[in-house]
Amino acid sequence: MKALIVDDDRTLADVIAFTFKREGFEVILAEDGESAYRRWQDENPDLIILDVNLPKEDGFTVCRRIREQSDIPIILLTVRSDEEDILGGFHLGADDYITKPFSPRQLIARVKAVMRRAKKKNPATVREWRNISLFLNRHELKIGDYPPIQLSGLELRMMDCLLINVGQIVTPEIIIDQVWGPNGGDMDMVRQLIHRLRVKIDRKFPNQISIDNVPGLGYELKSIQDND
Amino acid sequence: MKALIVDDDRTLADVIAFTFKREGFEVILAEDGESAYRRWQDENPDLIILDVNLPKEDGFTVCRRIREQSDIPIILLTVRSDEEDILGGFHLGADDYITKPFSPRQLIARVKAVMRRAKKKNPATVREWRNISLFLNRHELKIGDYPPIQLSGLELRMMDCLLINVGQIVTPEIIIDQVWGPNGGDMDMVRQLIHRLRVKIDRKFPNQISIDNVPGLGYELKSIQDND
DNA sequence: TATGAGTGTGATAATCGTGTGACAATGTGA
DNA sequence: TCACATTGTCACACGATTATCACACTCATA
Repeated sequence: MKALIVDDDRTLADVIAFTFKREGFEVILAEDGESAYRRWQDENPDLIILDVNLPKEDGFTVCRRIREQSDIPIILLTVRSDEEDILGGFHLGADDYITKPFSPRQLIARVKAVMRRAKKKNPATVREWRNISLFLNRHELKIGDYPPIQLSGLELRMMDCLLINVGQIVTPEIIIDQVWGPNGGDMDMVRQLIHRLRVKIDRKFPNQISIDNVPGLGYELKSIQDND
Repeated sequence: MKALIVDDDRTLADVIAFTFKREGFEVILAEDGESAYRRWQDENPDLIILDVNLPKEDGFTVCRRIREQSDIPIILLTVRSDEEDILGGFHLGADDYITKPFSPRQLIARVKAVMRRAKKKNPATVREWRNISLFLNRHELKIGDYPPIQLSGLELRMMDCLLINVGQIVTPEIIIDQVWGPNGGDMDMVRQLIHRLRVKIDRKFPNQISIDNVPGLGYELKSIQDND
């Protein structure tokens, strides 16, 4: 793991570098906006700690320029807690900010949180089809402009399974495999789960979507407007 | 303007005192931790220059004790090698640090910067979201126009954690990591801490914010006005 | 009409996650 | 030392989730 630390206060930069090294990071340093940009291109780090007040080119500009080309996690350091600055920073794509002064614990905690979030960004966290959105990370199903409803773990996976295979008939075998795993689950449970889903969804979203049964084959998710 | 200078190196203290007097400060001197604390209480200075290595009670302890009762700007003097010390100092609430050796010009520059910041009502250590303000240095939580309430160390970090990740669900793992550190903490403690926070907050601020549980996932901080 | 496989639905039990209170251990200041 | 706040540990209740069972219904077919 490589971290690029950008701060013109040499002592503070050293301190941060020390903390990062202790956590097992490889550290690259830069002291102004321009060199920060160059170092980023050359070294391809996994994380950037970026002071806002920098010579030559300020942190916001650097943040924006880098963000235009990469999803790398960026944490801003700022002395001002003016909400505008912080919000501005977020708007420019920063993943988090820390106001000086801060403790090593804080810094590391933020870094970990940001890295964790970044890692989880890759696998899709929301599955969409027509006006249906399934938020996998918060177990929520949202249809149109209706309020989202909470799904349990199994319900979520069932819904996901139906959405992935939308437009085709999903056999009980596939459902069991995707919801319960290789050697768990049962036709009875599938029926129950389907039933609970139907109740939950129809109660909240009357006449929006339906889970149809095809006798002898399996189930299929449909949008009510469907005429096919 | 009164400055309290705490250093057991008499020569250095005199040099600093001279520099401050030239800038129009009234100067008070102390040579060890205990007398520093007493002088602070008696004289009520506007700024403290505090050496870390002191007889009787070290600078960190003095810093923490004073910080518990006041927002007065504190600048720490450390030797360059103690990188841990610097961050530790920040953690204890110091506003800035200077590494020895330093020039009078440096010192004055830092002092001015710190005073400027202090005038902006101590902006460095407040986390805000909507009508919620968390004062990290005094362990206070303030919501809307209600009076602030005191939080313990763990409560503060938990609240901080929830605020940092506001809008997302925070898993117990993240909470444990941020509140207790890498290898401490327990699901039971998380539940307890959440419970204590809820009791404390709901008793003082009925119907303002809530800490919601999402079964199987974690917790999420919400403002009551939320309708999402 | 009777039969039986496939399916929908409700009731119920087992399990798990969570909230809450009580209390012990620990730290801190008087 | 004591009193007090903070923190850790445990036990238990309660509700949500999940598994299991019973039974009714549909519909093709004999």
